[in-house]
Amino acid sequence: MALSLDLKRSIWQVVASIPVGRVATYGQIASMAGQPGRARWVGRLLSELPQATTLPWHRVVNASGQITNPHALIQIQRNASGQITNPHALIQIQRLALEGIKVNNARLSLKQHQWQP
DNA sequence: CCTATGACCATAG
DNA sequence: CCTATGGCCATAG
Repeated sequence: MALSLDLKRSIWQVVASIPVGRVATYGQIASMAGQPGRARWVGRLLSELPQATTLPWHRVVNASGQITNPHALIQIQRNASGQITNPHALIQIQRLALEGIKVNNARLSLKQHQWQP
């Protein structure tokens, strides 16, 4: 079944409504958008977001509370002068930290932070 | 049509 | 905690 723009919009809407300081899982978002079983598709949709998006994609993790966004897992690299070579390193972890969510080894506590409407 | 590939998930050991 | 397994489902070739 081809996926319409409407279905994409319903996913985006749910992601946009995750409160600050809370997180949601891929499967949770799919279900809340009325599309249970499409967790993988949620991940792909987020991977296609423009870099300048205002959508809080950093509040989405997998069912184990782990960050699986490869861009967020890039290690910080520095040149000989000590300057960061890769500005995109650890974006997701940094944004979550700003919202008061601790991440250790790419893992956070769903028990404490999962969004439960 | 078939296979391969994911920012996934639940379960079993 | 970890790995392995089978299922999931849209897309790409």
